[in-house]
Amino acid sequence: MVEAWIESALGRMRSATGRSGGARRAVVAFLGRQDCCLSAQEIHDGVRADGERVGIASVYRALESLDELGLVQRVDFGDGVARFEPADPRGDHHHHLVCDDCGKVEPFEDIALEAALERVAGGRGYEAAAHDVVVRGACEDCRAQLQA
Amino acid sequence: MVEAWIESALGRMRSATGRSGGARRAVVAFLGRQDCCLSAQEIHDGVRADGERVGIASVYRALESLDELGLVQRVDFGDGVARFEPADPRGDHHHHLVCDDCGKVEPFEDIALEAALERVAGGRGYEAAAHDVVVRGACEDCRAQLQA
DNA sequence: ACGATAATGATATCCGTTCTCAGAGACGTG
DNA sequence: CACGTCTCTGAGAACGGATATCATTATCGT
Ligand SMILES: [Zn+2]
Ligand SMILES: [Zn+2]
Ligand SMILES: [Zn+2]
Ligand SMILES: [Zn+2]
Repeated sequence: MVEAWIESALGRMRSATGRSGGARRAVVAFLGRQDCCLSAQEIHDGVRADGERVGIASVYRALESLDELGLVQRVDFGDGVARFEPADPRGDHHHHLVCDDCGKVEPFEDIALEAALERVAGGRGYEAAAHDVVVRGACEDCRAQLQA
Repeated sequence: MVEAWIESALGRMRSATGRSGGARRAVVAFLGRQDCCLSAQEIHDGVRADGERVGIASVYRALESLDELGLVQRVDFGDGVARFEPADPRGDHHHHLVCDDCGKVEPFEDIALEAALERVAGGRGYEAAAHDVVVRGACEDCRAQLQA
């Protein structure tokens, strides 16, 4: 299914403009192997670690295109750094718990949360609305460490 | 109750450092009259519209202190601009619906949403965790306009 | 009023992101 | 394969919100 996302992303980007390019391919190939969010900087580093010489501007451009096509999910933790993760076109997604202390990021899914958000959006006339959810606090490990 | 927040904020800021200053007072006085979020720039403009000569740096400093004391809620819509609104120390709060089209911001409250978030955080060991929620989409007005 | 020290404001700096533009690369055609 | 066209690419400049710096001002206990 990693392969499926990569194939789908490459195909849809090509049909969007009729062209393909090395930078896009490199970003897609790297992102397809990730399952949670990374910053543009981290993606740039990862792509270069794969041996590709890609400019940071092209990373941002690729991410922008992928976002417009719904192939990538933009995530914002409020720290001034945008993060990106591959998105399931069917709408399956997760949200994030972030430890204020150690910075650890944990994904989670919750059906009741999704239902509540859908009900709120629909009730206000915002059909098919997107949503961002971030839960912040001290994780179990950090709390245990503080007590010791 | 607007007065109550202003009084409480001024008192707690003073006891935090033993000093009071004009810039802080001006920011608190202005913020106390708001009921939803504004950017630091907008707060700066509002304070100056009140006739106070306050530097933007002092606005950021006041907001930082207020945030640390839990007197202000930081809100992030992912557009690279932090917003701030007065926060109820008892924990009462709302979240936001943002129209992607016209930029309108509507606050909302939802008990089921809060319950779901609390359950998720508790289940993962994140006690007393904070959370950010933003719902984005086209508002009713904008959808109607697009059809016409 | 005085001295110690925190607060203030103008400005410089930082840093993530976007813009610019010349050159390289991809694709259709012959 | 050679050519022309048009997109993509990458280096660096530009941008903008937020933060740091530092000389000056204001506050408060004495
Ligand atoms: Zn994730
Ligand atoms: Zn969701
Ligand atoms: Zn609000
Ligand atoms: Zn809430």
